[in-house]
Amino acid sequence: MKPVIALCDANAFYCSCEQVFDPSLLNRPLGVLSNNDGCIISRTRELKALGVAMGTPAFKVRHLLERGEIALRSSNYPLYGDMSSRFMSVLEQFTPDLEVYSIDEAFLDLSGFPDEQLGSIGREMKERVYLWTGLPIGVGISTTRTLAKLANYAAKKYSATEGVVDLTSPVRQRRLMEITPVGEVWGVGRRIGKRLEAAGIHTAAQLVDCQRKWIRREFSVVLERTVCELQGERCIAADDQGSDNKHQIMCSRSFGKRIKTIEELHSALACYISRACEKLREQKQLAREAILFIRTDPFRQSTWPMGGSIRLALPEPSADTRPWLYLLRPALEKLFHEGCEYKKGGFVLLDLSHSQSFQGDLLAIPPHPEAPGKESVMTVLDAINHRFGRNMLRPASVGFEKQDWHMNQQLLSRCYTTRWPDILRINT
DNA sequence: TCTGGGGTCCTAGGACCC
DNA sequence: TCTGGGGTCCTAGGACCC
Repeated sequence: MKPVIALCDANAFYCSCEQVFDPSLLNRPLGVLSNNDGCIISRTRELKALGVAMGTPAFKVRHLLERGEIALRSSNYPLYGDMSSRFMSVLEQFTPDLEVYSIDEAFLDLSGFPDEQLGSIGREMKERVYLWTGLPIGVGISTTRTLAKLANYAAKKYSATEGVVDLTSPVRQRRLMEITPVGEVWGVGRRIGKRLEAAGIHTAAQLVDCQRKWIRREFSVVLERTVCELQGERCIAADDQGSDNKHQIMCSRSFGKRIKTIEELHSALACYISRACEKLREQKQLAREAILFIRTDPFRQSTWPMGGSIRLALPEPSADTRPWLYLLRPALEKLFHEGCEYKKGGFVLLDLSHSQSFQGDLLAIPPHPEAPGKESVMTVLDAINHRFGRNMLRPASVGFEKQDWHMNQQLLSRCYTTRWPDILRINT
């Protein structure tokens, strides 16, 4: 049976979510900002048309905002996360074999459907998602993930496709590759793109014609796999079922203002440690090592960028927040330099293992409190926070809610779907 | 004044072992 | 005095993705 894969993704996902609940934003140049209202990470077609690039710092478009020519929103992840799960549950009606690849896209296995139906299935997906969630999406269908990505690119780029492209036919694949710049291929980033251009490879068609051995020698096995995929051979497999556990868990943020004291740093990083460990427990994993880092503002010319990281380790794997908090203060005392203004910090958990395969210290007396079968303080803390809201209960070192190292979010929309007071009222 | 956050995979090179 | 080949594990750094 010929394998068939569809890639469905939402157009300008964060912007579309904002537009669903605020129709005054429809057909307008709209951008959604990164954390801390730093730069633009999602743009509507109208904003792109004004020449505003992805990643443009917010201050560079402030004049357009003030003149009312564009609209901006802070990123509202509770809203986007909820809209994402609605989107995915509509897609699940078409096949149970669905891999959520990111917040706004999913790969679907459509193997077994007759070729002539693929286009109409794609159109039905698009219509149903729009009808049920209000999100506009694009659908690309082909035989490998890289080709499905390419089909999806065409669905977005060429309006005549009406957002759905069936790229299972080799003839159509070839025609599209001939007019697609090599940098648009999934897996070819900026660096590799430049090197390919320098070697005279400008289109996807020229890339697919390359000798695999040559690609491997001159570039890497990673790019070789991309070429195989373009040639119709599946090399990038679906993630194994149940192995969606991460290999590292990170929590890092830019601070709302520059931090000069070790006390403020301590409070901010305690918050990140707390969040990272929560994520760890959600995944039912344990960690034995971690990295803590702080950094000054790399964009300030007047001071040399400063910072540092330190590796921390526990005697045995744990999902408890507290041991890391004990290590925080001494670690910060090593990293912190008086007189530096810190702009960002973070905490990364490494060396993760599954909590079911926990191996305690044979000689430890008494037994480890996190050993299987023990109800820990952390379980209770998570349960209370789950019921009453994040950070309702938190380590004292995190401090109180309103501290000015927290993110700037001046243009935040409401949590229309996840907070009772924010739900829209319709007056008739 | 103002420039995101969270991941993955691969490779090269060093240390060490037999 | 001369000197090999094969392997593992770890880490840092580079590249990519959304």
